[in-house]
Amino acid sequence: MRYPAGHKAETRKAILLHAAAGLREQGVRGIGLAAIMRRAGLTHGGFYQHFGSRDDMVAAAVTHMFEEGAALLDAGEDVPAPDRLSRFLDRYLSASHVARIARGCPVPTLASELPHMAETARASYRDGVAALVARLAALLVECGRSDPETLARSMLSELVGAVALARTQGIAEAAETLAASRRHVRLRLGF
Amino acid sequence: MRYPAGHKAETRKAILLHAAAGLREQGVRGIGLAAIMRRAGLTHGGFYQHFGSRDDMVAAAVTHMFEEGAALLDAGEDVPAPDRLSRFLDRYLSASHVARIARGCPVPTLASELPHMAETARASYRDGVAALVARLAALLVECGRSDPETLARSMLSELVGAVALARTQGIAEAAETLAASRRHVRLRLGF
DNA sequence: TGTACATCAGTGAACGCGCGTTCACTGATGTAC
DNA sequence: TGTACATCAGTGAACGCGCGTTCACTGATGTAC
Repeated sequence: MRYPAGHKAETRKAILLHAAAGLREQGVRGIGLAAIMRRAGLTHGGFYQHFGSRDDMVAAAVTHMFEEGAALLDAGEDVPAPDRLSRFLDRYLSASHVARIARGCPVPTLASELPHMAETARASYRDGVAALVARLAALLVECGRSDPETLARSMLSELVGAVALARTQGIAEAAETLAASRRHVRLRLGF
Repeated sequence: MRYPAGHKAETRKAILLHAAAGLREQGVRGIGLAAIMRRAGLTHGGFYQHFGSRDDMVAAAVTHMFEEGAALLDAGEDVPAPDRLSRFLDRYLSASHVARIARGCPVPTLASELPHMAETARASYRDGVAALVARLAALLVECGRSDPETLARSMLSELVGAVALARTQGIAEAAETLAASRRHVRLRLGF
């Protein structure tokens, strides 16, 4: 073959990576296949060698986004649970997370577009959110909380809402939104 | 004239009403001018008698959505503040609000589409959110809270996140998301 | 070793479609005389 | 009172454009003999 073994799999991964960034940056309906392929250094015609349809690629890209996020949350497993949770909250509710939408958590980024997406992508997203809730709840158990799942759901709602809101605001107001949630989430946890 | 006085103004309002519903129901990029005009019982050609562009109409529709919501929050001004707040929270975090997206609060519905919208619509949205924060903070002052604005921002983030998340989930999981936030928002307020 | 053929990831033109926008037209009514 | 014309909200065909998808083709390499 004229391409080394594994070349096609790498190309597919590159498309997926650039799709994950592009879909978050410009919205699921705001970027086309041609633009995504161009980001990956390819032309649009080759797309269907790798995916059955645009919807298939969106679903795979959503799964990829959640996997990236989960890896970040799991990092540093030797650190005590409260410290890991605290670091996660600070990062999630940071101006940097708000600004770097292309690499940020897919939950606030895609939440309000999801009801209009294809069922395959919705399933990827639901699985990702369920796994995220489970991870947060497990961390809260390690922190000694008795109501981990309810608290995890409530906290995730606040995190997601704060980041989504901050992205709609100017820099100064976004900072207030983030600071307010940082403070109140910490209060709730006794941090 | 062949139409009664005020007819044109009424038509404009009808377009705006159906646009406000359609944009929320199908997404800002998910519904076209022709479909909105059809909802209003008109054909698409007449649109530019009423609006300079699609973006102008979206901005006007966003303003309209927030005005509807503000009217709902202000209703029942004779009721004591804690009761009004409590009722607002129950309605906001209800399965009915999650289901009736076309008439619901624009904040969770449009949050993640907003970064991709035209500046006019973004300005309408930012004004609406600022007014909503101010209204909530005023209610919290009436409830005797000392940190009204920070708490209002944090609570709004949680409300918005919970509704946005619930809309991405199945009925059973959405119910858990809503119940978790109802419980924890109440805990925070001492209700 | 050299030649003919097979493979297949990627290319780019072409398709049908729906979009936002434009524009010549319709037709019911008000006004001028 | 009757006729000709002006008004203007709304109609529907047409435009240029970008989209997702299809498909005949390219060209570098591997294989057959």
